[in-house]
Amino acid sequence: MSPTHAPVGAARQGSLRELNLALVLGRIAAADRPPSRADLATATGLTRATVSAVVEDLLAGQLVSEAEPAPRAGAGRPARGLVLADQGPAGLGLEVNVDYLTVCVVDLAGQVRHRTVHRADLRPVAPEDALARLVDLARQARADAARQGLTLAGAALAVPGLIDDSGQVRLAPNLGWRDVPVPELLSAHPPLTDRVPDVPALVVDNEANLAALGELHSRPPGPASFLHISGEVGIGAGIVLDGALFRGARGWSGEIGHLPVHPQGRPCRCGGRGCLEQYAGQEAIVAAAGLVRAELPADTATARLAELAEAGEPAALRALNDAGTALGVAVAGVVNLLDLDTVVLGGGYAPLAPWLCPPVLAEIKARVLTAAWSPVTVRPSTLGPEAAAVGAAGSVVRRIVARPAGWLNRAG
Amino acid sequence: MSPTHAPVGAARQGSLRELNLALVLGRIAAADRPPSRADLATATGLTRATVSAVVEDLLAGQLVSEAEPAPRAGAGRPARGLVLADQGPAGLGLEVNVDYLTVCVVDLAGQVRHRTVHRADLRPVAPEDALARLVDLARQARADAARQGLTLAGAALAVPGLIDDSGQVRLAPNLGWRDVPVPELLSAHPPLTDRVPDVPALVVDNEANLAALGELHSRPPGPASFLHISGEVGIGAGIVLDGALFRGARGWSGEIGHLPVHPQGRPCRCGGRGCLEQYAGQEAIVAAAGLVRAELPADTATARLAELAEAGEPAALRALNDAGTALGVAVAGVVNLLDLDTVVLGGGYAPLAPWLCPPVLAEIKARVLTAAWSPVTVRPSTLGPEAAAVGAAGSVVRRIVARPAGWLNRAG
DNA sequence: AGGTATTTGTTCAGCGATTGAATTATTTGC
DNA sequence: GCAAATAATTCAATCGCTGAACAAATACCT
Repeated sequence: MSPTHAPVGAARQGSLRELNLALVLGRIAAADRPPSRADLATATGLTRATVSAVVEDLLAGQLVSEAEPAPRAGAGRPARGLVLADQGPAGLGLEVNVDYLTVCVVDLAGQVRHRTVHRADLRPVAPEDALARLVDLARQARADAARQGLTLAGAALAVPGLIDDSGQVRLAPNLGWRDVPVPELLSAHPPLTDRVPDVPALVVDNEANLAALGELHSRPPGPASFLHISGEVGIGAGIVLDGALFRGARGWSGEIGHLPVHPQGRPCRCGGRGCLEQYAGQEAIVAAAGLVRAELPADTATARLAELAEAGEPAALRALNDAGTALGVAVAGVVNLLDLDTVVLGGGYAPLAPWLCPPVLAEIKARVLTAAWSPVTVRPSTLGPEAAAVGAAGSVVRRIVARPAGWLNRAG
Repeated sequence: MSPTHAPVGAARQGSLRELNLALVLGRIAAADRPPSRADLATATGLTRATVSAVVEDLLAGQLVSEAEPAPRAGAGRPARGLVLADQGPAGLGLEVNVDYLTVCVVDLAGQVRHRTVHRADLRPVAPEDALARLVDLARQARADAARQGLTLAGAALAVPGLIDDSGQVRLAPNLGWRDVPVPELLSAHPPLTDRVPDVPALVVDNEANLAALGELHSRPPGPASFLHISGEVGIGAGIVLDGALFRGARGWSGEIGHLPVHPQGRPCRCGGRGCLEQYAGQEAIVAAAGLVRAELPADTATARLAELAEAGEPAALRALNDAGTALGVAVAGVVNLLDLDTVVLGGGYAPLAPWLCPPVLAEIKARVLTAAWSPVTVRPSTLGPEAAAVGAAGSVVRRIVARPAGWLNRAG
């Protein structure tokens, strides 16, 4: 879990510089062309003198570098464009999932500079062994990052389950984990990242949350508020509000899989009845399509479904349509409640989006009061299956961009 | 609608003072005993010198005043306690509802210093006439406030309907309003409040949202995140996350009344089927209890229901239990999605809470995955029926507390 | 009663960061 | 080759916080 925005504290002299460092760096990160110092001055309202001073700090700290000036028409001294540095701090993203481990490194600009996927069925593997393998991959990633001039400033780990404030995995049903003290187990190994003030060494978070963050920071930038749905065996949602992930009182938000869509319907392992998961979960779709899931590795089930649907197989089409309708009922409720205008289908849903989107949209049209005034977009995720790991790594670098003072003031 | 938190901009010299004014004033507002300057210094991390300077500004601006020192054991110069001023700025709260108009004035400390309720059936009244009556009441309120040394710094109007960014009422079904340009109609009258920088002259917002804000700022302070449900003819929810109202992309969040609880159930006027409103709306409960709503003024229907339930009337008890179950299905979904730990039943639900809470809690227990680890509280609102107007006025003064520089820098 | 310890609040020199104007740097257009 | 234009830097002035010394007001002790 991660703290929210700037913790409000005493504003001292140095706070000014901290704020302006973040302001200027944020502008550089958000710009679609390398801005000059003068551009930044007009954009931020600071004077050019201040911007120069701030940029000098950022350059010295390897957070930005000067790029070739964009050719400009007209007279005048040419501007020197500023871009996020491709050396300096980077984020380490980790993911443990049912049938793979992923490690990746993302730089300040959001580029994936290293990626490893290790395919294996992790269910029979003990948590500490799975984490040990992950540490191995991470160590290689760190070495590769160092070769590229990158320093790992922090790490985030995505797990498909419920994580509490301390980073302990309370329950990851599909992985078979229960009460796994991940930070403790990882601290038995030598540290994976350098110590940077204001950047936690390790954040453990829900896979759906981090995938949503990945989507949020993907290029081109999308809306600041949306619902990202990860349809795997369970169905998780990441809720992004005003450019920030909403985690709920204890970090357990997004349990969309247990929204009731048929209140007196099939019993669910959660104890309720008629939960969405029973109608739009991967197992439910596969079963409805007449496939035998046991015969398929988990990661090919959706691919197979997409093939069948592509071929026009009636059972598959019906199964997807029914799942989409159930999903639409739940999503309509969420949209009514939160007034979101964008829904992203991610994880296992992404490749099935062509068949899921229409029934989802139909339910939204029918059930959302305000849809008449402003339409709701439903689209597949642009990131691949490793969205969660990329989002995890991205969350680290976003934190540095949001609060560069910590990195700049680090020892050394 | 209102802007979100502190708009991130250039941090200039004066920003420091603005931040510290807000920091210190916020501490004074949040303290349960009048703090001394020295208390504030240790609490905020500022030096006593700075706190003194900041407090001097606040005193000069009539935002705080010195109270009798709390008797303290031990040696030392006695402290002078600081409290929010009972003179100075105040907020004007307005509400238009189906069968009444309300106007109230709330001071910085959150005390209601003036309140008028004008009972009348507003449905047959044209919007401009209803607003004209409201302006009349507001003018009296302003005069009364002035007599008490209060200056109205801004106003907020609660309307049971959908309001867009510009303050226009797009649709208020129970009032019969559609596309009513409230700010424009009100600007035809002389201004109701003084002009204060950073405080909008008039905010128009949904009644459920403002009632939730009222609950948020009621004493004693409750949790920072909760769901406030206003059960009137329609069912609206105010979502408070981390001490801030969540309004959604266009300010239309909280339409909980149209969450599906029986997806193939009764058709609803929204076009969907099986919406919560059809099972737990006031009309549905009254009908299920065997009462004829037409014979009852709207504001006595719930009172009558409570009487019958109190007397043990089986039809009333059954109706309330069924409504509570439907409400529980919807609330369980919301709690799963947002991971909230508190649900407040407000509006017409408050007096019925003794009969509604048990079935709501039962559904939550059955359906919320995480309820086993940490229980969810369901309780009635502590505010009376005018919660929305009080919340509206409170939102004005909270804004001044959060951003005192605007008030201090006002002309004059 | 008087002195001392203790806590509160204020005063003031010092300092860091921003400002605004002047200055330097570098290019285009005539 | 020179003027105009735009970019970036330099520097005195100013604003607001800090830290320490100081003044104020009370309780406790003898």
